[in-house]
Amino acid sequence: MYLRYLEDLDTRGQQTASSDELAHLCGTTPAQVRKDLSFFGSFGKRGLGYPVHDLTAHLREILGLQREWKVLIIGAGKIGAALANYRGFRQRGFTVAGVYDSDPHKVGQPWGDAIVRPMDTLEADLARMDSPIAVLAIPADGAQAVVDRLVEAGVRAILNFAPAQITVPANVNLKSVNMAMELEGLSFALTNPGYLDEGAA
Amino acid sequence: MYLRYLEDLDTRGQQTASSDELAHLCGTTPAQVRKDLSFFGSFGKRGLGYPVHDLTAHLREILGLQREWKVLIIGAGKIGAALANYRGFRQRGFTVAGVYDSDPHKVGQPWGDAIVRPMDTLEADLARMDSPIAVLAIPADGAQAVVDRLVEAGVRAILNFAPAQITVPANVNLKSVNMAMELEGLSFALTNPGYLDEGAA
DNA sequence: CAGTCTTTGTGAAGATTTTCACAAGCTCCA
DNA sequence: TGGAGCTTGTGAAAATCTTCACAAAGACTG
Repeated sequence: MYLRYLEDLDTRGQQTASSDELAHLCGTTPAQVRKDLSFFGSFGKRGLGYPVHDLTAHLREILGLQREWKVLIIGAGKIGAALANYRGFRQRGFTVAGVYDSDPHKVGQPWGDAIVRPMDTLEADLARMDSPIAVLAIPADGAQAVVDRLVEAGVRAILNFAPAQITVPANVNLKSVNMAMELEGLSFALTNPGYLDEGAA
Repeated sequence: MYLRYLEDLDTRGQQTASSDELAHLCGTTPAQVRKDLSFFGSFGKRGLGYPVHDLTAHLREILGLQREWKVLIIGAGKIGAALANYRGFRQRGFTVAGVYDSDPHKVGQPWGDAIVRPMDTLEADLARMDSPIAVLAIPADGAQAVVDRLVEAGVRAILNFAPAQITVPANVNLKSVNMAMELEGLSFALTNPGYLDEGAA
């Protein structure tokens, strides 16, 4: 989050930013900003604030964003399409290295730069790739089975959009985005205005 | 999350579930499950566990899911399409009440059940709706402006897919899903295997 | 160059969350 | 009915996270 705002400030040519300013932007407190950043090192200059450009570079490095990451999209449906089209992707160093689908009608069709590949070739393709990230954009049914295949084939990071609860071994990183759950959170917030929501920013 | 698993168990006909079982399913601890659930009331039976069906109903009520929620999708692009198509939506009581786009070429086109409406009619349409939830599926550029219009028109819950940092007043509930940020989280996890990731389930 | 102003980095205090541990309660079986 | 076997609900302890508050350090001014 800090990176996001720092990039903004950087493109606007701002040289430094105080913890106060960052806190205000991110909807947190100055102390929190300083604690967070100090965890990774001492980046700021007392009396001045944090050097925007340098700190941006630092955070990019910490996040491992100097390199390019290959992303495999599993599922050539609407969600897959939305993801593949997403500009912010390539812009931020994530390259769509392949789109897969089990539907024979979709296999072979062009898809942006890529061509939809059959699921059969998944393992062979993965064997040639260096720590790719898989994005799951398939229905809930077969999701766990596909994840198992991916893990078996060596994938260590998965972003899951399937509305299913997926389990992975401890050495695999899984993030799930569940739209229905997000909406249910909003439903709760609307129904119970008492329990104040987590940060209004 | 508990609701999700309880529904599963319910459809499988399971009568009761212990905190131990729920914890295992959800990747947390039995104590955590009990504390969480006890916050809303005393649902379990000692010696037996929690009554799956009843607890499901309770949680639905707590989350405000007895009623139907109207969802407005702003942006008839790929993401909007993916969302509108999403089965889990209607299944869970969220009805897409309208799709909006500012592009004159898209306005008027059929879109699933609905027809794409022009942004101009947003305020008038909203005036006739009871606490709708807005889903933002537009580019980052105009996102904040659209949010301001929604808030001004009385919307109190927004799910944002635009890769922009949005600000809303404290009485409005905003949830943001930022794909790039999720991927960056995975990048960090892959780059720094040391900092163990939040829960492997 | 001394004095004032600003802002970081960080121990310590405070607040919150999670875990522990166990009494109380329910079921089941003989 | 009574005792054995589970499992909840919950205070108390432990761990974690956030805020406070201030010394240290750089910048700016006259």
